[in-house]
Amino acid sequence: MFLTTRQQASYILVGMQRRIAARAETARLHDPERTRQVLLQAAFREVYRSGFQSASLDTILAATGVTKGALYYHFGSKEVLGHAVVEEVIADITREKWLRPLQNSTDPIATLIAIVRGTSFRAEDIRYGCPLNNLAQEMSPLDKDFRKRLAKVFDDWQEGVASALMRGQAVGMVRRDLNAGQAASFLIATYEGYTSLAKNAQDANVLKLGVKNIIGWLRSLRTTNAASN
Amino acid sequence: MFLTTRQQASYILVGMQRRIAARAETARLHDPERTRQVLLQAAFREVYRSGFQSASLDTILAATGVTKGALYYHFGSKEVLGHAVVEEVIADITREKWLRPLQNSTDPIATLIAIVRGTSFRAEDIRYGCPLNNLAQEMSPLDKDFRKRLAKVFDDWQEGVASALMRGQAVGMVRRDLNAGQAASFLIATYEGYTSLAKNAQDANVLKLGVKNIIGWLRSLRTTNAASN
Amino acid sequence: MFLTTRQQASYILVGMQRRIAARAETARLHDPERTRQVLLQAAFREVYRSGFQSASLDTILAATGVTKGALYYHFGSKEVLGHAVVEEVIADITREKWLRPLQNSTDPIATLIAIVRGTSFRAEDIRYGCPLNNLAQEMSPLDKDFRKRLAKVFDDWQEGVASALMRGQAVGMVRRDLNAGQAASFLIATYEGYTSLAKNAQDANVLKLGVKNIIGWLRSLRTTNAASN
Amino acid sequence: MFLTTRQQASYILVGMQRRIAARAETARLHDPERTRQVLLQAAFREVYRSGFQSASLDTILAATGVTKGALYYHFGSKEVLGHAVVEEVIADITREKWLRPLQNSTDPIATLIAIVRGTSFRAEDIRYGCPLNNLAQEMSPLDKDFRKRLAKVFDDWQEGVASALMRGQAVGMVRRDLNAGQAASFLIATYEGYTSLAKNAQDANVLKLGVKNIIGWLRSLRTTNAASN
DNA sequence: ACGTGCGGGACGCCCCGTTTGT
DNA sequence: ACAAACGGGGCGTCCCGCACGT
Repeated sequence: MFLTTRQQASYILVGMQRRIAARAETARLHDPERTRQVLLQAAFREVYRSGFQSASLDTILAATGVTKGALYYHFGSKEVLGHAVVEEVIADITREKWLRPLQNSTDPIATLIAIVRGTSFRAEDIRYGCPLNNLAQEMSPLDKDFRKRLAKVFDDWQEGVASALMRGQAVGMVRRDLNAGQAASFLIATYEGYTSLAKNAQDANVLKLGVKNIIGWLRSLRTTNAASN
Repeated sequence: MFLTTRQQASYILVGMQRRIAARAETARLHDPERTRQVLLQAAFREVYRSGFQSASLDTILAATGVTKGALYYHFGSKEVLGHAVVEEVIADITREKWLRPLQNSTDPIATLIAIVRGTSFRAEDIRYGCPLNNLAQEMSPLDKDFRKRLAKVFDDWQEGVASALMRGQAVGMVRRDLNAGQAASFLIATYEGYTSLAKNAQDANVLKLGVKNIIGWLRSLRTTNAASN
Repeated sequence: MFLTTRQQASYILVGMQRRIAARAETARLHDPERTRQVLLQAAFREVYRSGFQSASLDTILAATGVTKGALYYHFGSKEVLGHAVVEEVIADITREKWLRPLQNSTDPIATLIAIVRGTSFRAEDIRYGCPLNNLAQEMSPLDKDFRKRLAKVFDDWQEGVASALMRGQAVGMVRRDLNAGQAASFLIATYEGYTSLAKNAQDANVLKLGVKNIIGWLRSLRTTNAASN
Repeated sequence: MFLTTRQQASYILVGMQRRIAARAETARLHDPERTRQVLLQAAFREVYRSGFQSASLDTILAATGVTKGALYYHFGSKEVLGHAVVEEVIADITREKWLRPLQNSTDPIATLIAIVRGTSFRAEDIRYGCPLNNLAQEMSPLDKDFRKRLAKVFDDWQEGVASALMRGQAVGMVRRDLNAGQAASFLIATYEGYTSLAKNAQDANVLKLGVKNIIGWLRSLRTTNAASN
């Protein structure tokens, strides 16, 4: 879902590589904000792959060339680093992929279909699944602070979809006999559910089938006289 | 889903407590099969709560009163213990809650509705979610041996639902214009998706809404002249 | 030195293989003495390769198919097993290779030269060196009971060489201006010294050179009118 | 041999004790090089007494008051620590006792005799033998990295003796009909051989006799008109 | 303010030599 | 003679602070 477009993933990696390279050339000039971002991206990557609890700070450090002291200067603890990953990296991905397109959209159904259709089927994305859901499944039951931040991302997500649908209803493009909130919730649940199944089966076809079903369902939300997509 | 009935969960805990108590009284009589089961149940519980990687063998040992040597005797490593949890405990729960009822069923839709309706809304079950899905999300990308075993549970589950639906089609109770395999897959994805959302939101109402939607969808699979449920 | 002849080493291995094979065929017939011998040989091998402290009882057990209980029935502890290896296996090898030939010898110098010349240069024997010396270097400082048993093997060895030389002196074949005890001691020290150097260099040529030097020295012990060898 | 002078051994121990005491007084100021040296000396001592495989990191830690984190910071593993013991402590001892005196010597035979005569007969040194040889006998067959480092020490040792003898030959103090390399090898083999025998017998007299024999042999290497020593 | 070097301990899992109940 | 259980270490890794430069 967050991995919906390959550009995104590429962007992350390219950006990181560039930063590390830059770092290697320019020695260590004091650029606190950049150090912070480098750490955040590396932390996101490590957490995405290993989960938060099993993520190793040493791995993050080794990937960035930053020292332990610097990490603890910017983030007081592993937990704080994890929170920042949620609030900055993961929330940002969700915004870029879902909320922004929907905000500017005049046809929410078409936009949602486009977003869902843009789901990445890259092997790595299938393998590791959805970073938001991964972290939520792992940490929500264990840490209230994590849960709060993760729940906010989910809520914003659902809220963004729901209000787009409502705007669609207002202009007559979306069926009025629809609880927008419930529909948004269903969309997210099904989307995450198929992502999980595909991850476990390690099979992109599972996700492709899911996407097809979801798109079919999205189409059924249009008013009958609306243009098909 | 596995947490479908509170009886099940209670049974496990009660059983375990009883065994520990018995153990404390009767000193250590050689009962390898019981020792094995005690370890498996405690391991299931610890893995369910903390995830596999963060599960601590020492915690399991402390919870059971079993010694390190005994654990090492029955399970050669943490990984082997984890595999056994999947193959014996988790697979067993799935069988009891889904496959057995479906096998003896003459009305698969009614049975599926009953199963879904039986979903547990206990706070703890909401909090920790589905043990099968938890473990799959955590370990599938990291360990092929885990993935194989978890995929088998998922496959059996899906297969059990699909073949029940097909039997329903054969006797005219289920709509013939239905791909049974895809329907089973959709059911599982949506069920797991809602379970995840509820876990993140820590809110039983999310799951209740999901169950309602799923039941509605299940009803729509009946042939029109079939009795409603 | 003990590894002086390849027959010996082969004998051990062949014997062991045969026993294991026999064991596999005949199921486990109760033959306590054979079980004891099988354990002794496997223990010798494992101790020879890993040292006593690092030798694993489980490895010995796995190599023999014997159970732990049986081992503890025959040998009350790892230490006792080690003692038996010294007293039975290692002492026996020394007797066969050095003492028996010397006892029946009419020309001790010739016999000693033959023994030394028979030194094995097999890669494995170079690699692991002399089992008696290995064990003595490891255990003598740590365990008095080991030391006593190992010292006895060394003493018997030295005594055997010395008394052979004295018999040679009595019949005029060996120079009378020779302290037989000191000569025996020198022989053993130099022999073990070269074996150690070769083991460390992992180079058979080091040992070959040593053997050549030792043989030269042995020849110098003859009375001038004695036949050369 | 490395244990040739009691001063050396005493120095080590005294130095260590002093450091620990100092440490206790002065709290823990960051002095990484000292920490490293403290660990190396304690590791040397523990390995000398117990062998490498049986050496316990916890024992080393307890002896030094250093924590596991500090050890892990300086040495990434037990193996790396062992390698450093060989390359720094043991190689250093060899250099101090054999190579440096020989380098500055104008009369190599006299210097070698002095070195050999300086052999320590302290009970502890007899008991535990030669640290270089101990480690080589234990680890050479098992670990290539150890062997490489140990072989280098042996090679430097032999090379140092051989080139000193050759310089003696050049100035006419040492018999020209002598293969210097073989003579060095013989010296080392015999020296180590007697050290081993003495260790097994736990008897300083064995070593004293060996030293006497070796000195006699060294004298025989002089040219006949050279001054005796 | 920003960053670093060094060190601190608590666990983590595994393996080992032994004993107990049958 | 054996299966089962015992419990003490073994090494490695982890997350985290001090005390100090710049």
